[in-house]
Amino acid sequence: MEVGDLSRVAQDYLKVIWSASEWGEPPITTKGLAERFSTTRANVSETLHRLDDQGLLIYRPYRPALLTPIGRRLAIAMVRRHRLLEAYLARTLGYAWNEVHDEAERLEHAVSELFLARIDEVLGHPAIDPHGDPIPNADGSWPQFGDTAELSEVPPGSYVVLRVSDTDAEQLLQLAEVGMRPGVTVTTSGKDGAITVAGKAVRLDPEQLGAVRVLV
Amino acid sequence: MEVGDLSRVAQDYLKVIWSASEWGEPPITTKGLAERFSTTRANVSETLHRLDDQGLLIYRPYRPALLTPIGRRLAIAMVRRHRLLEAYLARTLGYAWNEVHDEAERLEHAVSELFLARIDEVLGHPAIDPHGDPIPNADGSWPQFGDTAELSEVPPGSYVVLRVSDTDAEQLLQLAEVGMRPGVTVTTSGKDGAITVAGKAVRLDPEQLGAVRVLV
DNA sequence: CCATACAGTTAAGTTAACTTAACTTGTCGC
DNA sequence: GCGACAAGTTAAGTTAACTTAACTGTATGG
Repeated sequence: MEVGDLSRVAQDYLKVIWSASEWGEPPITTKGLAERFSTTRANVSETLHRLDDQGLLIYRPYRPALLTPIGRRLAIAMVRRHRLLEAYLARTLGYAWNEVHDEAERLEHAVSELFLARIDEVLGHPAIDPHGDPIPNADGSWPQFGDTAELSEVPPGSYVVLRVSDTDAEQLLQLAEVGMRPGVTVTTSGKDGAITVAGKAVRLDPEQLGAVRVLV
Repeated sequence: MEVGDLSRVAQDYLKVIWSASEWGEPPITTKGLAERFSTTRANVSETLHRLDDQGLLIYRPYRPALLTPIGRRLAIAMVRRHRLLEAYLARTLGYAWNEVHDEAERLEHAVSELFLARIDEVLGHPAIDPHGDPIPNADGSWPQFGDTAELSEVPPGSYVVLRVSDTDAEQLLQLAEVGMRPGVTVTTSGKDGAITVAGKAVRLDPEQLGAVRVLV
């Protein structure tokens, strides 16, 4: 089974369910999926039943959905598509850091494996996307990095930003405006969200701090 | 109304119905659409009713479908998408002449207007795609060329190839193999499909000759 | 001018995906 | 330990898109 055999909706669900737990968070809820896809909880519930029937995940009412090995493999293939496309859009078509996500969400359902192979080659097999998220290899394996932690839970000190979450476009734009992007150095004071980003003093709320992962 | 508001199926129908008459051929039939989309005549019939209801075309049973002004505008927007994408794939991603069509058919439903604007700029606002088909401008107007005719209906002599039809992938590959592509010079003898392409003698059947348009 | 072949249509049924409405479950504060 | 409320589910209905089966129009050759 390949991602091309899945419906657009199935592709979206697998990617989002997998991504929700990428950094150790608890499994995404029915409500969370409904918000993510701007639909009703009822619709999510029914769709999860269908995906269970298709063997992509295990879903028992009132339990969180759990990806099967097949579901996980396909989810990671979707994540690879998304992140490779983000990298391509930023590098070759001049997309701004906060514009790549939406376009990648459109293209990830459409491009062929040939297209992916070509852009992977043009980019020189990149290991991370513009937000710092690792790009899985074609065989599902992962590039290796040091350990990371959320900026919200790290002791005061200086850190190198590795990753900025791209799930909330609004938030991403705010973070981009204060210069927060992979590679910059930030210093946390521990006091109330006051930090310096590339030398400039800024203040971030806890949610914004949680969207930034740094090397520890 | 924009192309993004249409279903994928509606986008396909408008593009194909419009394209069928691009070079003066009669309107495409129900059967023709069914073959083009690998579906049943029944399905085509029902879909045409739906598109009529949506005001995209006029459809009366046993009459050919006729695009409304709105339908035509959207059809041309889809043609622009398709051909711009073909040009982009060939020029920047090393797609072979006969590979671009299939990938463009996937992408044309997915890319945003921003994406189109960017690739149009990268390509320097091209007037033709890799098969020699004209690319409509964003406002629906057309680049100007000299008159063309099918190679099958032209008197013996030498001509410059302007366009090679891409609707049949198999045929396109055959024509590519004998060196038939936009820009080359061909000489017809009038005898039985015997012609020279860029100096080399080859023989083409009438259907193949009909797929090639030359400057007259 | 009419029988017939085939193009075209209608009808009925299916599936994925969605909605709204009504119901159930689970958990948290007291 | 229980009541209330949020989360979750089920049910019923809708729509686009598809299929198969059966029927209808139409154009053409004899």
